[in-house]
Amino acid sequence: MPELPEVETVRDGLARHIVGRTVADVEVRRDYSVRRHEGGPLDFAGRLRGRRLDAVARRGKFLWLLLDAPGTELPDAALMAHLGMSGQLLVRGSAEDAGAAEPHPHLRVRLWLDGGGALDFVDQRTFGHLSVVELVPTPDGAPGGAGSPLPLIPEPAAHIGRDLLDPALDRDGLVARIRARRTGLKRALLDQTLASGVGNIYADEGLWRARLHYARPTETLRRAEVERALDGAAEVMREALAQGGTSFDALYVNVNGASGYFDRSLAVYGQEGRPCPRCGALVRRDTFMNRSSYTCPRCQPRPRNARW
DNA sequence: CAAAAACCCTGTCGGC
DNA sequence: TGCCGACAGGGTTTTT
Repeated sequence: MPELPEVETVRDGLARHIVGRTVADVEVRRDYSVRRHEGGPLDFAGRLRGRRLDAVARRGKFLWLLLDAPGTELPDAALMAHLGMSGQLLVRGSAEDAGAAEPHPHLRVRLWLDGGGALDFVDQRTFGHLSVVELVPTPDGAPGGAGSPLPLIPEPAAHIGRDLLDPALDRDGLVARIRARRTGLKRALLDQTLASGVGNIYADEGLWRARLHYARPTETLRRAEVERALDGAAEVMREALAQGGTSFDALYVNVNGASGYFDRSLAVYGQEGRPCPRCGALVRRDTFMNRSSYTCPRCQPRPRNARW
């Protein structure tokens, strides 16, 4: 379940391992994994063949690789990736390494690289996707995201907000926008157009740290409470990042195939029935719309005016 | 326009 | 053994 820290771990790994490499050939093994790409899988492959991968950038959970654009000053296109729930980008050092005889059963797209080796997109549940997209300028003129040398962002990701770890994030503006909403606090945290990168895991952990219930109506929150929720989520994500990302079921592995281990530090997420590390009350799980929310009933009392 | 619900997709697991 | 529903869940599309 890659959220911001996991995607950043992948970004960093790719930046160190494949920047400067050129795409020799593209193998789309599952058409569905190439989405949001006008022209379909064949066009996708055509736009990548012969291109050099010049930088790896990220905003929230969106990841993109800048493609060189011979004859022009600036890149105008990128290979964009969203890992969804189970997507992985794995660097293969050689054909043998890639399992030439029997590739991974969930290998969806393979980019063969000049000089040997490949970049594999493996995705069991196929919520993730790849596409080659146009780059557009950022409205504020700041870099598009982590690892981005340029004030450009992929067009399909232009609508999402900067993430909580982005130095160019307008924190005061974000707090104001959240308080102007009429919804539940967790819904606002998960709304990628406000701020990106927070998923179900870090929302629950951040709210626990902030001692706030997920169903607190946003319009009744004090500024300081919204700040606390944002700080909580940002803090957990920074810690997860320092440890290489969260992993629950070995679906998620980083660029080299190593699992993260931050899950051992989770206070409430997935901890139903276990004691709250702070007060000992038993963690409860609520479901809403096919999604789980974990809270400590004592540290995070449900408000009377719960929203959603 | 905002908010909420529906839908996409595959694999695992527990209950019967 | 095998069938079925629940669950994992972010983003896009559709509905309210």
